[in-house]
Amino acid sequence: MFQVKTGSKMCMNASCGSTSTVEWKKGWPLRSGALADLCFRCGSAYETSLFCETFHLDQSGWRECYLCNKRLHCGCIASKLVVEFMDFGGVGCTTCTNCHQPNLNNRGENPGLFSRLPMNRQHTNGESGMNVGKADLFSQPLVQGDDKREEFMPHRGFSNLMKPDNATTTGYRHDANGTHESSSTPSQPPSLNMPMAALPYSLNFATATKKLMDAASQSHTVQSSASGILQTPSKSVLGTPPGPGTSKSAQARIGRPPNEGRGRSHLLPRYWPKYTDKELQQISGNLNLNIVPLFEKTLSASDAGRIGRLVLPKACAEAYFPPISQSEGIPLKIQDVRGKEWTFQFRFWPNNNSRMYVLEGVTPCIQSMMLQAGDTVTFSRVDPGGKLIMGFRKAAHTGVIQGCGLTNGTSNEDTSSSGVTETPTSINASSCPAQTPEELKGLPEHLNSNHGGSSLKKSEVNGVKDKKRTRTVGAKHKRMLWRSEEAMEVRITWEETQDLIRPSPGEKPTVVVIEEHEFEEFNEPPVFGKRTIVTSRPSGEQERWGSCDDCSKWRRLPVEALLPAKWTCSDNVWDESRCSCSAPEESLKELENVLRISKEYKKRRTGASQTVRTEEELTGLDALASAAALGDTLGEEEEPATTTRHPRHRVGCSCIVCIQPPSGKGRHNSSCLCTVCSTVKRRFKTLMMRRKKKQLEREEIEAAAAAVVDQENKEDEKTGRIDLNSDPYNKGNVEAVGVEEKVESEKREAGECLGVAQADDDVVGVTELEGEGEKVGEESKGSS
DNA sequence: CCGGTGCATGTTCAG
DNA sequence: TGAACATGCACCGGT
Repeated sequence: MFQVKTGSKMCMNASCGSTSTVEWKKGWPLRSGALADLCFRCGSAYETSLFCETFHLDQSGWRECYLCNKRLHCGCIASKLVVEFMDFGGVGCTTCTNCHQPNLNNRGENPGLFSRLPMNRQHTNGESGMNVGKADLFSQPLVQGDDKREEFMPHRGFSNLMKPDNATTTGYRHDANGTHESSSTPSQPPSLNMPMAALPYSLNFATATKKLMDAASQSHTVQSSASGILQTPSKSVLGTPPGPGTSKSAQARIGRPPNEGRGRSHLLPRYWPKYTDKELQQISGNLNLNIVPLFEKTLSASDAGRIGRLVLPKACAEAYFPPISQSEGIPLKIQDVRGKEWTFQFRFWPNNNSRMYVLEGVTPCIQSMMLQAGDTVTFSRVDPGGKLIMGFRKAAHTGVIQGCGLTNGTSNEDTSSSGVTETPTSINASSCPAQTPEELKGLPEHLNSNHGGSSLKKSEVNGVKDKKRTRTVGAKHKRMLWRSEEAMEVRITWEETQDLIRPSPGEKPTVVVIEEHEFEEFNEPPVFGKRTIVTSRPSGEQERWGSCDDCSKWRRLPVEALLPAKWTCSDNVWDESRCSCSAPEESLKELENVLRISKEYKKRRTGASQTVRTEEELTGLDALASAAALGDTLGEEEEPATTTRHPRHRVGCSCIVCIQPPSGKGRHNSSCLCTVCSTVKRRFKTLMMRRKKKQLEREEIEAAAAAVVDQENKEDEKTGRIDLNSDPYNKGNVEAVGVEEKVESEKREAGECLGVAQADDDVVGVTELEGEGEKVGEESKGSS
């Protein structure tokens, strides 16, 4: 029944990739008696020139149903010129690939038979072929009266290679799980008043039939005009679920049930692709191609996580992606919005007698789109060609939509420009201040509230209560938080590293702009610079120190100096008196701090404290993070040391806290009267006074409590004690103010004496130090 | 030991 | 109540 051709044909099934070495077999029984070529490997039918005649099409575009011989036409002008029906193998009653409208008369009696849309089929130019999964070749539902069935069956003769995966489940393309009905009980061909069978990929026909019937029973009147698919469905069309179609303006993001695909109305509204009318107009206007929105999915934490698995809605996967019979699935090529083609593994897992479909290996793609949980990926198809396009829409905080191969986002104000698109979430976001993605990344809570709100709004729009999504996003916070922390560490390390990298000597950069970011390109690989140490003098002035590679002496450098990896005293162009190794080192006193910092740095770097993050590390990290967030240059390798104690302050801060050595313990003599020491002493004195006062207060309260007879008063007093214990500021505002005033006056005195106008810093320092202490305490509590 | 893979289980939602 | 889906987790192979 078939002949083998070893030919030079290329299998156009994107997932097959077989080229000239593949053997082609005549195997697909066509009405004319000719056999289409089948890829020996994947079973895809090669599109032959016989195709048109095989279909018995007349040149007007009319065709006859393979089974009932009724004439069918979708009404599309183009389809009169070229054969553009999505099925092949000799059955009608489907949808025009050009206009995606169903047959005008919906007179098909046998929807779905053999109907599979080749993903990249291009009838008009013949560049692509049929994309028919082998399972489908053998498991198409047997329809009553289909006398071609026997003609079809011999394809089993491909035996080992073309053997159906589940021979026992003839009529069913999937597994033997039994979850899908077998077509061994032939379905009575439904007559549905909706587009059917134009199933790009599909179908478990029997299941589809059932669901289509279900859908039909929902009295969905589907728009079947000859207008393009991108035309907005009438409100009434979408009216079934309260939401998408009923939303307000043409600007609103409307969820549209895909105009094709198995039981499109059966897909949950949350998966309906949502575009504004203007977006759709823009898409259709900007491209000569037909963009067919298929479905979309909001990324869950696991979708966006590092596992790289994107869970696909079952119905969507089965409706729009190639059928797979093996759990391993098939590689599936999808183009992203930038035109880059990705290959994902489209596969499934058996799950509770069902299947769970996933796209594997999506992490690079997700990352390249900078997507995170809560964002939405959209799947569309380009026709003709059937190429799958993966777009995305950021969650409310960005409101950017991209997809369909272009930046098709349209502002809700300005639809002519790409940009922020009005989304249900962005509508909702009006109550939320605009936040950059960076902010949100770093602040999961924001995302929480934001997204929580957004999902609610979206749910409203969809008419679906989507608590699950909200919960999911909430649940992922831990993970996201953790990841952001991790990312922060990575970033810091990276930035530190960046700062150590120096251009190769003599190299001049070529500046290139990539995505609005300027990059310096060098022909020679970078070299690592020399680590230096930055210190602050009591006056607040900063200086950098570097050690000579020859004599190891430390030399004072300008703070902006960047040393090459190999640096010696002779390279010290900043200090002529110390540009030789024979020159003496700086005074021991000044070097002491440098050496100590260097030592501490090494200690940290060697991971001596890796097991437990000490306060210093935490604050150091915080300082870096803070600095990074504030846009500080992070290159000061030792800046964490100089500001370690006081992360909120920036480099150069001369407040009492920042100018202290990181250890916090003085190297100053106890009799020292410098600013630091005097302030520390003063603060200590104040602290002791406050403590004493609190103690007195507590005693008074206890005494009073004992004296009070009334039980209620007693309890009140108890509460008071508890409050005082837990938050000494809570009740003692008056006292605290008093203390503060006292401190202020003392400071004024000190400032006058010392001539240092740092009272403000001091106040901040005191406050923040205490705050810091609490914070560290909390953190350590949390970590424990 | 770590990361990937495959499956199991818990939760949510729709019929 | 069952299907769908999100995610946890055990197992396994590679380093």
